[in-house]
Amino acid sequence: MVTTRYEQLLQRLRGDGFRLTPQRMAVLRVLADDTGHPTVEQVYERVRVDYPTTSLATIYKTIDMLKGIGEVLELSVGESHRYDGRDPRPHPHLICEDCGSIIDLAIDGPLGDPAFLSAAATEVAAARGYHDVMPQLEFRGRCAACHASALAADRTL
Amino acid sequence: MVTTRYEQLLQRLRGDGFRLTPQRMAVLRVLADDTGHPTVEQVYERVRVDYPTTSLATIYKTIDMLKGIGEVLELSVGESHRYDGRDPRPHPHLICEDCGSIIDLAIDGPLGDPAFLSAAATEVAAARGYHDVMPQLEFRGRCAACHASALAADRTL
DNA sequence: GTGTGTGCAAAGATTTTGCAGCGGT
DNA sequence: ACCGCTGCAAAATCTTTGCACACAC
Repeated sequence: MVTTRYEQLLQRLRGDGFRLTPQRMAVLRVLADDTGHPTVEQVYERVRVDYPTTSLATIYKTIDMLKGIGEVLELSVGESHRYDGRDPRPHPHLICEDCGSIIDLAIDGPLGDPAFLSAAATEVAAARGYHDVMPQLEFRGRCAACHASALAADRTL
Repeated sequence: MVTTRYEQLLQRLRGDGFRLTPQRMAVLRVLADDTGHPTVEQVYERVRVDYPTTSLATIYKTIDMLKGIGEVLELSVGESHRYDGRDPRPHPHLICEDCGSIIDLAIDGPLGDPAFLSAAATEVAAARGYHDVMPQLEFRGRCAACHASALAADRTL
């Protein structure tokens, strides 16, 4: 039986005693479906398609709640915050710091193995007395398109 | 011959044709010395001890410049940005998301080896056509002190 | 002397908060 | 019916920007 990520989130919230309002469910649907690592503003816009009265504050509150229970990852690119609600397990990201695009990486070797990273996190946590430690691996640079336009801009100067 | 990080930064800026104003040098000194991963505000306060007329905007501009040339790492903890100017090479950080403390980690195995992480970054960059890709490995959790006070707060409820 | 960097103050962007009323359980 | 959640608008942050002047080169 296949359980979608959306259903998984619904169950988690029900189990933890959170109320399932239409606004919340809409936010869950966006975060569960969107592979593009949306900003708060983007989630807001998509939720408003179905629920036009929803406020930005509600989006913030809902995402904060999901972050708090570990179902959504927050990534920072420059000044903007981006969210990954599709896979809460540790996986590497490839980030373009110019255009802000984020790609979920599947790479070979130990770095691509969630178990390996989690083991390292557990070890570090034990050694330092930390709790609930999650590993986060990011590769930050400039995508092909942004690199090309940066070069073009240079020539113009 | 021992070259301090501060002198290293001075040379880099001179070589790249940046002007060495007293304000800039003060910012460099703070970033080169401070092991505590300061915020912009903290850099500001420390610079103002010696140069009381320095403005916040100048701190922002200087740090942006240093980020741009890869001599300072930016880390996000919650809403606040923190800076590491002591070692621009990729090294793992242990972050407490409650109190915002950041520890530079020296760990065993491939994850603690800058060369290994850099090699992975180079590989990813080649595979995806990205440029100037830097790896960033973080372990995010809750330090012993914050964990203890979170438990205490729970009991109070 | 030239042009970059600085300081100030204002604007812009992002996120949080207070509170009255609605609605999920 | 209760209490958590929502929506609105205002407030609090945080960061950037425009411009005139200063000073590093």
